[in-house]
Amino acid sequence: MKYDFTVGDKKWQDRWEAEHAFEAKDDHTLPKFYGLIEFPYPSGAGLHVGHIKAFISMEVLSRKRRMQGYNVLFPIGFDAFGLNTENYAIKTKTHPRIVTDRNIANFTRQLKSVGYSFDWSRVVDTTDEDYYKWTQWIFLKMFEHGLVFRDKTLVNYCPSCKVVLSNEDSQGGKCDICHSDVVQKSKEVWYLRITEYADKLLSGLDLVDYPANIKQQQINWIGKSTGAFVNFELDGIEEKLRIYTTRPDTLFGVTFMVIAPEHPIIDKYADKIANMDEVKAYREACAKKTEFERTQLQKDKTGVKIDGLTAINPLSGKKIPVYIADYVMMGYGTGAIMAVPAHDERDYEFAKKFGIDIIEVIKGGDISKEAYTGDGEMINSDFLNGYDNKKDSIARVIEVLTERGIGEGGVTYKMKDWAFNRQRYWGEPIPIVHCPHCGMVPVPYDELPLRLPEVEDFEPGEGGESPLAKVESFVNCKCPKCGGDAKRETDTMPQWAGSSWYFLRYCDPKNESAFAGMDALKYWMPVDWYNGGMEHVTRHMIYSRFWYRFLYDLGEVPYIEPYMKRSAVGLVLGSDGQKMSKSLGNVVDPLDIVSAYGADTLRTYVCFMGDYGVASPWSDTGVKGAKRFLDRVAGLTELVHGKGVTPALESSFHKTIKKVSADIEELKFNTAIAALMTLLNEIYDNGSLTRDELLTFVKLLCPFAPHISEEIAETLGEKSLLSLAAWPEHDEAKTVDATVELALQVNGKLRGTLTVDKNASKEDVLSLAKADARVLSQTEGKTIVKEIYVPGRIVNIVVK
RNA sequence: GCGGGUAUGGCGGAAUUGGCAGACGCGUCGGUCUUAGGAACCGAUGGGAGACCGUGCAGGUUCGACCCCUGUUACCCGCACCA
Repeated sequence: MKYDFTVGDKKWQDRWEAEHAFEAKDDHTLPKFYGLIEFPYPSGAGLHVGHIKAFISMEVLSRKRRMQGYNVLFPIGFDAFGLNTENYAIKTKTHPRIVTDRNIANFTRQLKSVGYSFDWSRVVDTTDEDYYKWTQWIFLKMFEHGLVFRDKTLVNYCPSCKVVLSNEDSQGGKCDICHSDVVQKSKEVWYLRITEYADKLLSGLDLVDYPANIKQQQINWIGKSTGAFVNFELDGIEEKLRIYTTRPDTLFGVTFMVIAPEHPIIDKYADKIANMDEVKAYREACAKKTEFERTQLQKDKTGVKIDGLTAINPLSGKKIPVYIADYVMMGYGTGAIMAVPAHDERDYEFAKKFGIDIIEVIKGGDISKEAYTGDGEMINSDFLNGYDNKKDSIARVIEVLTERGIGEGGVTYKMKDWAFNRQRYWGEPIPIVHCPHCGMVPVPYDELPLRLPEVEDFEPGEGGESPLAKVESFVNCKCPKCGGDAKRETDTMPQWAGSSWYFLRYCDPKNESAFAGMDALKYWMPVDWYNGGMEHVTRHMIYSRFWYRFLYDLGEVPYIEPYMKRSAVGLVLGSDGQKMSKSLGNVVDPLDIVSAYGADTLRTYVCFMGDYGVASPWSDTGVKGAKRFLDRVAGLTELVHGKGVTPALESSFHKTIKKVSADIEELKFNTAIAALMTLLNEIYDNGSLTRDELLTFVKLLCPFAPHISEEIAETLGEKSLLSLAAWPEHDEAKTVDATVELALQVNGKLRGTLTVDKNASKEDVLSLAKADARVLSQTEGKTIVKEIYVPGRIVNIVVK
């Protein structure tokens, strides 16, 4: 048989759709499997080959699970709000709704042409008002529970996109969307209090099966540290200077204090500061730098001593100077530190530069040369002298600090609260009304969704305000609380909002009275397996775990963590080994492969190209190899004779069933396909196989290459869909060969092989081995000192 | 700087986790069939005439090391003056 993909692919795709083959069933008594892929952003560029690889793992697994009798939820949706669509809409003067609909239609057509077994009856579109109604609903619940607040701070602002970015969206000082330089701007913006969930997000990691590196990355991102808060008295000032330290044991070694340039205490006590001009100048110089630039210049410490502020060491009573320096960040801890130059490299460098005292409090280093950050015996530390630092002195200090009311133990996090806003059109409107009498008032739940108004002009305002601000009919409203004139919030939510809960909507996508019904949630949640890119490990995953955990605390979802298992997909690189990019001209369009070779070839090649979790380069000739393999599979139809079992192939079939089944579970698709290739070669060597064997073969192939597998099954007389047929089971006893080939070694060097009965005794094997000519030639005239026999593997004769 | 990872033929990658290194595929070479082949099929393919040598490099443990240990180099990915 020859398979014509130009006809067959469509034929089977149509039939799957007509028979609703891949739609999840409402029968909640069946064993379930919920496989999730990161839903795509429907860009105008269409499907990328990276999407193909990203989706193929859960595709293969879901197809196998269905054949194993599971009720499978393998959904697809579109994360369609976002700046790219909006910028395109502005450029082409087309409404983003139209652009989005067009792109989704295109993605849908393309995804279907690859034969993905998504449940198309549950498609979720984050820009659909029936969806974002619930995004707004969850936001209001957070507002209600004090997790939403507004704050005026320095924000990362992209002058090109005219939008405020979160820290996550502006890493390296570049805008995540357009890659222009981010500037610092003072603005009042919305925040979600994600830091309140820091500990829950940390402890939740113990309950889930993520790879160690992913867990580690999330742990680092949250960045919990334990230490102490200490309040330093300021000479002649009522207020105390509060600092955070992880090393309260070194308190007696404090010789100066440093505060961040933005620290509020400067303005508050400006009249006490003698050199205010100098301090101001320094502060302005720092403000001009972005946080990125500040960290880049970490080599050289700069700072200014504040004349007029003197701190008092709460334990020793010594007076110590206070500096302002940009190596201390306002955003971490309290924005102020106690400096212990003897035992901190940064403080040491600063102290050397400014000629400040260095007091050693831990023995073990040479502080005349460098800071000593190791452990040792405490010295020069009054009641701590003689203690081992860290071990018990930290606990002792915290005890004393607490007793005397000068401080207490505490924790801090690197993670900051989530800047939750965009001043753009194409996002979920934040459902809050600003009332001159009542303040911030939430839009009542029964008025959701708060729809995006129709506007003519999607351009953001010059002051960086949202296009919604120009729509008077939207802005002007009545306060839901007092009925007086009020103004609507005009910011929209960031793109991460819609993707923070989409996996819940899939469970019950048409529900009108809740984001999803509890029955459906109890059955489908948690997600059994979530596959996606490493770039989403610290943003999307942490955000969505936060939203989910919040809903759990409200009793709205049934399990404590949303994703039971997570795995990562590796990039598809260009054939030159570099990241695919238009400028390098190494981009592969998956639809070109589909039209030239068929969907099965694309799918099989992507599975076969390498380790799924690792980046691997594209190879055009490799694609042809996949095509050749599938053509050879089709050729098997010519070799079919009779039914039942071919004795010469039986063991190979059982081994292959075992291997393919196990490899799919570990996403080792390359070796699964290699095993099918090996079996194929054996069948060709054998010259024939039975109908039943070919059926088994195409069942194993079906998750990878479903169209051709269905077609072959049909030629064998199968009437129902192969995609829903029972997955083959192997018989362990039949995977064991009657004879085994052992490696023959002398002194660990390979000298040949030996074929023996699988049940042969140790004595028999050893005597056979010692009698072997190739062994004899090495052992002759020497003394055998050791004989090693590992059944099924190796014989090693050690001689002297 | 800190944390995590990787290193195997001409290429992508295998190796039951300490037991025949290079499965499978690509490429290459030779052949068959062809007017032709950049199609298909068959055969060979780590290096070396050979004894032997080969998993980034140098050691170590072991009967036996791609795998474990020590040191080292290169590259990749996170985080980065985090107090």
